[in-house]
Amino acid sequence: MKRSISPKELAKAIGASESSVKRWCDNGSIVTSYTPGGHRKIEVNEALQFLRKSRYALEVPEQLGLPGTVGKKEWTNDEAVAFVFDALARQQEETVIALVMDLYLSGRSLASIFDEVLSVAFADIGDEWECGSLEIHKERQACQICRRVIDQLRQVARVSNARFNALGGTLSDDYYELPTLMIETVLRDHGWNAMSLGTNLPASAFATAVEAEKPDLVWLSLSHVVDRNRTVADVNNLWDQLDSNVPLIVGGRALTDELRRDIRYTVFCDTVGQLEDFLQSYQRNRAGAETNPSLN
Amino acid sequence: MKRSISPKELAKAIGASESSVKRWCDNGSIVTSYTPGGHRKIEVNEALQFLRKSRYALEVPEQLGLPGTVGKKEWTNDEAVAFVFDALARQQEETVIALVMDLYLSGRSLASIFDEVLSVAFADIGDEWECGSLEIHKERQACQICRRVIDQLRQVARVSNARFNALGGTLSDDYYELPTLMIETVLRDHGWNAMSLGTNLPASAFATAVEAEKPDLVWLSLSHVVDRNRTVADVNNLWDQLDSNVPLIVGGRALTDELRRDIRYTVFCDTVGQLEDFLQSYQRNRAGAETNPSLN
DNA sequence: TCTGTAAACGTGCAAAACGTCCATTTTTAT
DNA sequence: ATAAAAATGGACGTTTTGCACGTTTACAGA
Repeated sequence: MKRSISPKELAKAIGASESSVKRWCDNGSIVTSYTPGGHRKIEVNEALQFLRKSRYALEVPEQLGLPGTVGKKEWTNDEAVAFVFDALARQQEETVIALVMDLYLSGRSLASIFDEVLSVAFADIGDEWECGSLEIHKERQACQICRRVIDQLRQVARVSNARFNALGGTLSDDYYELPTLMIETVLRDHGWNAMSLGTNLPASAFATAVEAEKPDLVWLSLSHVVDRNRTVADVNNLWDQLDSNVPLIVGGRALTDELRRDIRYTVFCDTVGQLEDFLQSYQRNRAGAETNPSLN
Repeated sequence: MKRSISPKELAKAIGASESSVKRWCDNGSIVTSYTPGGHRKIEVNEALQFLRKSRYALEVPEQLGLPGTVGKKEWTNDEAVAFVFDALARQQEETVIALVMDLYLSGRSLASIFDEVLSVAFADIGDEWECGSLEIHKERQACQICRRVIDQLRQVARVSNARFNALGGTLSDDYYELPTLMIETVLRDHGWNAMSLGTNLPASAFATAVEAEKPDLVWLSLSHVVDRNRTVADVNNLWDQLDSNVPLIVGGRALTDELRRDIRYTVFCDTVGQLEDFLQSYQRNRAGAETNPSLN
């Protein structure tokens, strides 16, 4: 994927005139950088951000290095889920990426794409496998594809001036990587410098990581719990280790009500949408606290 | 940290042409010093000053102000490994990608990049962890970065008209994903429609996958063997299941000589370079067989 | 010290981007 | 429905940029 483009190229990509693109650059609608000679350079990410806000569609996605089918259709959730399910089942990675980009460029939040489309379609794949109508290797291939789709969004949605650090992952014996990748991506989209430590990470590793990196936020994704007591102990030890102003976010389908009662955490998230809600209120509070320190 | 850079290096860092940078040096936009022979030397400080004035986006920030010299004409393996190791240890993903892309664009094969640079640097990270001088979470983060680097190469190296299918992965209890991803990427680079099934895949899943997809090639990456007897049985069962003209490629650091004696396979690969050699001879033979079917 | 190679130099030129102005279309408000 | 306001797209003379190419400098190994 190209890194930056000229106004003319973006104009061609979205079917607008060069004049308009230049005007949008000048009035701040498109974040632009300049050469010393005054030529505009538009980073592809910024072009996509602009597309999300504007009413324009991506008519020639190839100009930005995206699959040629991006931007051709509007989707309801049900349609999108069915479409992604089908593409996942047939290992059509490009198709999935094109659709997900469609959703992203139409202005949907990453969280809603994850919660309402990608996770649902992937869960449907899992269901089909469990009821025997889909072989396991198809489910695995679908997982690989989802991982790459999330990575693609991670690239596209990155913001530059990350101020706070976050880290997280899954605990021992939990190998489900998609949820933690989604969390990482949403955090980055919200301006955090988030880094997943991956799956199956022993609690001791979390402890040293927190010790060394001093993150401003920690997340734990719990999709599969083998040893209930150990998990409870791990989470609570981590909680004890964290400063009181460092939120510990937990979530995942392994977090039963019963398990929730025994562990300590700052927020529980059933979905990345809830994570997004928390991030918004958290950042509001944090901004307030910073500008009005006396209120503490 | 290097103190000064050449116009070409700055050009690369900001995504402009060398000519333009030289012109900017000459018209005073960039404060420049000169060698006795008249070659321009740009102090990193001055480059940054210039960037502020020009509002030029720094497309490859790592080219300024990091140890080593991205943008130099040619990398020795040792230099590249040291550079990547350092970037991995500091979680500088962009830096790793910049260097790896450099190598790829300079014409090196994916296999040599994997074997001689990325694998070595990552193995060094692992060594540092094992000897206690690097925390485990750093190793995990490095793994995530390597995964994304490989995925990036996978995107760049993809070919359109894949004629043959390949699938592979790791067996149960083996969670090392990087080797199988590298194999997948190299296969795709050689025109195969290769799809990794991921890690920790039960042998039965391989069996059904082979049954359903009828691949033209199968690979197994063995980095970690828990149950030796089961592994031997798994590999041999897979071998028995495959048609005689479907190669079974095995490799990985868990494949001891002693283990190799007990399993059946078409080729053993210590490195992806060997895989590449095999692919070349295989494709030659296959082409010969197809144009001269009577020779079968 | 000599020599070969890779990198940097300068120059010239064609293509691309700039700014500006204005006619036309679309949206908003009365 | 109509007029005012705002946004769009094209035209055009000027400036900037990127590339090609032959020459010169830097550097490393004999």
